[in-house]
Amino acid sequence: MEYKTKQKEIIIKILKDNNELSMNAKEILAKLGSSVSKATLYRALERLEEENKIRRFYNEVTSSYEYQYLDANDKCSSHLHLKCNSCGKLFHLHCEESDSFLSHIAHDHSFFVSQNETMIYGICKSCSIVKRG
Amino acid sequence: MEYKTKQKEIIIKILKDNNELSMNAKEILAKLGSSVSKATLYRALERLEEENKIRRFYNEVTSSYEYQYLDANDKCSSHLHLKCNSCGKLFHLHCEESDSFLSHIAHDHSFFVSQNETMIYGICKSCSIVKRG
DNA sequence: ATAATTGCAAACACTTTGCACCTGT
DNA sequence: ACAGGTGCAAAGTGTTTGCAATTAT
Repeated sequence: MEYKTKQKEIIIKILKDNNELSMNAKEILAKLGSSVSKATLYRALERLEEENKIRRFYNEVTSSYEYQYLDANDKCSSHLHLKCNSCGKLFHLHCEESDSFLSHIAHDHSFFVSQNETMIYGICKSCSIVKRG
Repeated sequence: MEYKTKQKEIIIKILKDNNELSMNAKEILAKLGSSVSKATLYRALERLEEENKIRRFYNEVTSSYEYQYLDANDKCSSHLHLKCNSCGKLFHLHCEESDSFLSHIAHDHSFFVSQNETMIYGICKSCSIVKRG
């Protein structure tokens, strides 16, 4: 049976409050201050991933795993996500075009995409504006 | 100026010969036998990536970087790739649907996908058949 | 001759783990 | 009481680096 502890509550709150972001352990730790240790954080994240409350993926830009809060209501497991390489923001892609693209890959290329394991990298609108000046 | 050494030649040959695969350093090292050291391999891979002869991406399944030979004729930088989570095979996606999906993301979501940094994970045809029995 | 490359071992960064102590039920 | 959780420090993993020796030009 799982115990409810204040460490776990703080961790899930931070992830929830920042669900438009995805953060690596260091960043989460910074937000945690000294209330939770590194070991506990990693163990909690592992657990949360097993419970499908968060998703872990490796970000090559930061050379670390990042953790994304999965909103159950938003059905994050069944759509693709866009991750901005510049600001780190995460965008949820629910649209017909995405669905039809994936069925095209399934039908015509016989490849079955795992949306949960795929992350589309690039540059978001505001970052592209900043870059242009 | 860059010197031509037998170590580099062996490394690029192995990558070329296995271009339908992507391998991590350990796997490449295994194929190299004792002819090239780990340090030299990593340095060569870094260099080859700068020269756009190979592409590096992190594979979460093996928790390591994998290296993909980029066929210059195939213009790998300008199309998406599909990576099978089961057999590790890599598929090149050149099709209209991919292009129109990416322009949809650019126009309607104002997000500019970096094809070079994105990998689409899933299960390929033959692996899905095996799985079903 | 000399600039580039190599191999070794040590250093690194991030993540995971063993263990004694603490906390929730 | 005791199963589960925590924090520390140590270990683990893949990757990178400093340096002296070696090789290509």
